[in-house]
Amino acid sequence: MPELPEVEVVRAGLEPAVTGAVVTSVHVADDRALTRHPAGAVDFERVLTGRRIAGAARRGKFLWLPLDAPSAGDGAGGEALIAHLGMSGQLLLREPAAAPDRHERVRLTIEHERHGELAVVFADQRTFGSLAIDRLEATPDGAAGGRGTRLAAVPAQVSHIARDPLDPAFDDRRLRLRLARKESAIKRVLLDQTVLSGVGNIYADEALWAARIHPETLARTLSTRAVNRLLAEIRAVLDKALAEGGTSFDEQYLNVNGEAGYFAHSLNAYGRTSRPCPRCGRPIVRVSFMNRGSHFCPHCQRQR
DNA sequence: GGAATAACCTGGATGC
DNA sequence: TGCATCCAGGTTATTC
Repeated sequence: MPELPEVEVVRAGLEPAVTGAVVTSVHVADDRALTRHPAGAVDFERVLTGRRIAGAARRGKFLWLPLDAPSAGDGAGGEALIAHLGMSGQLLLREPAAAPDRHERVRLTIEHERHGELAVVFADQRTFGSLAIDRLEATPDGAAGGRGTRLAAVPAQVSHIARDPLDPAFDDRRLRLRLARKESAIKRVLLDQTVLSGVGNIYADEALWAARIHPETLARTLSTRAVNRLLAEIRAVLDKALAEGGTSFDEQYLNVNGEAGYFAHSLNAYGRTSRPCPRCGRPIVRVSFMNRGSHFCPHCQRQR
């Protein structure tokens, strides 16, 4: 399931291949991959074809490729190709003549002056992911929009997404203030991308386990020390997962070269139902929470 | 306005 | 073997 580390691995893989490249053709095989682009496939193909890609940026789980203004001078500009991988989306680099990937939804052909011609394939089994062309908006704090860009701008569809905890402009104090006002369970808050971004079900369970916090603890009841510990553990688990190439289950997540990450072997709580807690040896339990599984150690993570 | 919930979607696993 | 059901979960619209 692509969360921050997986999306960052994809971004870093795309960056050298696409920066400076020109989109020479676009083929949309499945309109469902454009749910974030209401103008439809014909418009998507028309707007994107001929544009030069300026880089690869990311905030939380959102990825975008800023586009240079079109040379035709039609007035458009300050746009980006945005991508959200959903649960099973993949962005893959392929040879131009490569056969279509399984669940391939969109294929861009790009021409790079050093790398030559390449295909960028968007494949997605569960079709929760989506691509779109969107305009860039200035960031309210004037800082760079996210990892991989110096521009103080983000796509409009990403503007409501909070910065992620690995972003140098992330405001720890602001997070503490928001948590202090939240009546919801801390896990629900961690999954709210408008509070902090990039954390999904896997890393929420892992960070809460590491910080010894029960997932249903009310956010406002956490002490400053507990919030600081949780934030440190969130950063640690994201950093470690990033270093190990992300978490892959059933090939739902692969990097741009189609390779799996290794962090699934380092999980302490997520997906370890009934197996011993690595800290105390008692069994990890799984409960249904927010229509998804929540894994924790009832001994180490006691509800207060 | 904040919080909670349902719906979207596909394919693998499981049970019968 | 074949069919039905369950499960996985990020985002967003809807409801309370």
